[in-house]
Amino acid sequence: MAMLSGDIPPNKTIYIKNLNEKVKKEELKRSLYALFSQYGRILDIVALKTEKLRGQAWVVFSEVTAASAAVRQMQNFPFYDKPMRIQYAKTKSDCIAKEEGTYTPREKRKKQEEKAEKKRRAEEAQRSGANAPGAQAGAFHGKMGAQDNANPPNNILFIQNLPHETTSMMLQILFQQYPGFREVRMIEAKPGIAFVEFDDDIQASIAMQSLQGFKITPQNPMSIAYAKK
DNA sequence: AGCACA
Repeated sequence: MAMLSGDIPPNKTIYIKNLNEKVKKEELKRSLYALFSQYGRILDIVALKTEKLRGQAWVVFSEVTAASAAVRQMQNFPFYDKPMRIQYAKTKSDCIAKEEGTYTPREKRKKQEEKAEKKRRAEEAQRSGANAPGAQAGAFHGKMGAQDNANPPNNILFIQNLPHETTSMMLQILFQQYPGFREVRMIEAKPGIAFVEFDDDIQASIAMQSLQGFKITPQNPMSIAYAKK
């Protein structure tokens, strides 16, 4: 019996195809990180723009369960106007093999790489965990008391502490997962902030709770408040 | 459609 997703056994790495080929590699990786870090810790994202490999990407999770959730829940998710097609990767990612100590370099590289790898490991240890939506509420405000001077609930959210590379498309991809999403507005002259509009305040508040503290990059937990009316 | 590790 053929399975729907192709008969590929579970893997910590997911293989995504039908990606929009116009998106630049760095933005693509950042958006994939933003979208998939909901499911678990991401160890690596590989995307190449070569003739053979454009339109595809590999997202490496630290746990198979995260990969499974991502395959199921993000199947056909509209990403830069194209539905993502997601499968498990056919082979183990190098970074997983390295973690397991079973990595054997393919022809070409040698000693110089090993040094680079040690550096990687050191960096890897620094990295924080998965984006657990809601779990890091207040990470930016520090104290819960910061809610005191919050604006009353309304249908427009005010987002702060975004990395400067954030695009409105990246935010759309994140926020459009929540019902009632209308649009993202960013201001050229003011990097790091954005407004996200929903149909009503209930829907806005659900998105706020879910994405509060969400990290587009590991260093930038976003801070979400109701906009001033 | 296409399974990589710059």
